[in-house]
Amino acid sequence: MPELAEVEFFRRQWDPGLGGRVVGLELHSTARLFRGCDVPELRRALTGSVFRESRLHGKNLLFGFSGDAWLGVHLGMTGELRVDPGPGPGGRHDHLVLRQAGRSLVFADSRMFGRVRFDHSMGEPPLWWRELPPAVLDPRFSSRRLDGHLRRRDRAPIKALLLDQAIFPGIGNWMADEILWRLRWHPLIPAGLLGPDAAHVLRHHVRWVSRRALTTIGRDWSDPPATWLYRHRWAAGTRCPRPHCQTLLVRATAAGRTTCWCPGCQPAPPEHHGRSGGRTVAGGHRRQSPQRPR
DNA sequence: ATCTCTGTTCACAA
DNA sequence: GTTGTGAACAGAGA
Repeated sequence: MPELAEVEFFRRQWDPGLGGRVVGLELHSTARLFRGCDVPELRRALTGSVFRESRLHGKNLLFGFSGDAWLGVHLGMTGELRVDPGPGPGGRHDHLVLRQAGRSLVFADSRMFGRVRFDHSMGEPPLWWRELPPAVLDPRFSSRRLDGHLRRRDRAPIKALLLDQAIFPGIGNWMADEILWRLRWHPLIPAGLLGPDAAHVLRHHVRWVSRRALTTIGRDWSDPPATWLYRHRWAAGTRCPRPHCQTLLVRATAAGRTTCWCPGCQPAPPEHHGRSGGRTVAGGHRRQSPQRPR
């Protein structure tokens, strides 16, 4: 599930544990979630420590504990954080459980595309956290910087750029589609064809959608208004929510992900005529069923 | 049974 | 060397 706002929602789920001591923990150390993580060290450092703080950056979470211990969490595709009263029953996919007096802080992830990290780092977050690119709501997320990325990646479809966490930390599949729909940009337009004003308006919509998603989904998992593409993108046969448009929404694979857009508001990019002659416009694309040799 | 999925990473092609 | 694409990862739900 989680993109920026959903990850923020999950961050807050552990808030009841702030200031509390970790009296024990349970984990499935062999799970894929812990790849590259020093599990014995994590266990030693967190047992008996006090949960001090939590931070959000894009889709990354960082939890700080006494003793300069830092727990990094990425929720992948299906990760969730929750609090159980008492020791809790424990679900099949609970891979990390921090026990406190009267509650359990749980990280569950069925598909295990998520990730746990552990670091010791005195006084400040670990290096990998400090080296993350500017968050989309950070002032350093500037049009100028964005313009550089658009130029460098001028052949890539704009949707692929929006999914790049090194440029747009926290933007995921539905947020990318929401932003493109508001900009009236087709998802497959090459970044280099967007025009001189592109970085400026792109920055504006990225920040607007991020901010509003954080105050709805991020606060209490409530839906954004019905004026958002978000409310219409999942079901088949739904129409563009823009007033006076009502065009049937299209779904197809773009940049490797299921993409939803309005063919009325988001006109297809000019046909590419390279030597391949292949169609680059996905207007009526159909998924090819791959022929597998047996 | 078959297909889908709000993410990331790796191998490989251009 | 750089950039773009698609498969793989693993499980649940329709």
